[in-house]
Amino acid sequence: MKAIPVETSAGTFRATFSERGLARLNFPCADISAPLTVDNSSVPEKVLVRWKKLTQAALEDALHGRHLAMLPPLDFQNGTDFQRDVWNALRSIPAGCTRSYAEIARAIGKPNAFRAVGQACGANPIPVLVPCHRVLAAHRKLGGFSGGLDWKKRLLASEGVEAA
DNA sequence: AAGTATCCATTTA
DNA sequence: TAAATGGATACTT
Repeated sequence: MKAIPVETSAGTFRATFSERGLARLNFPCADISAPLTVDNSSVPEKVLVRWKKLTQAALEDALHGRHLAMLPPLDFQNGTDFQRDVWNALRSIPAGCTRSYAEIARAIGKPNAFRAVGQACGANPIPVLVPCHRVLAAHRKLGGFSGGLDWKKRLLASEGVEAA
């Protein structure tokens, strides 16, 4: 299976599609290609192209700080149940808004699971589209980012969010 | 500002 | 199946 390059104004992302949708997305400079074992051989090329197109559009929207109107199907099959909940909660964060790990934890019904939430965010295979960058620590502290704090700051800035 | 406590999920034995 | 480790934390001093 092969990662599909997705051209955006911020660079070329690389998307990995499974038969169910977008399974992995990494940043242009992300050297670590996910050794994700997925099979997209059953997916018609037309569909793959469509998904790529949707991914590209979504990325552009995200890079412009806009709400993601249309997303390609996201394949969270790799993640655990809990991670799925977390990522789903992350998706509900409005653009230009930031949320704390504790808030996310509360949102999934486990107020004290904020650390686990952080872990789940770190394990998020689809940055940007799943707004893990909008999640900050308490008191608007920066925290970290899998793709590098550089990207997190950039993404937040594009949404008009000023982080310390 | 720094240190400590706490808690869940994940990973490893 | 159980125990140990880690973490993009939170809270207290």
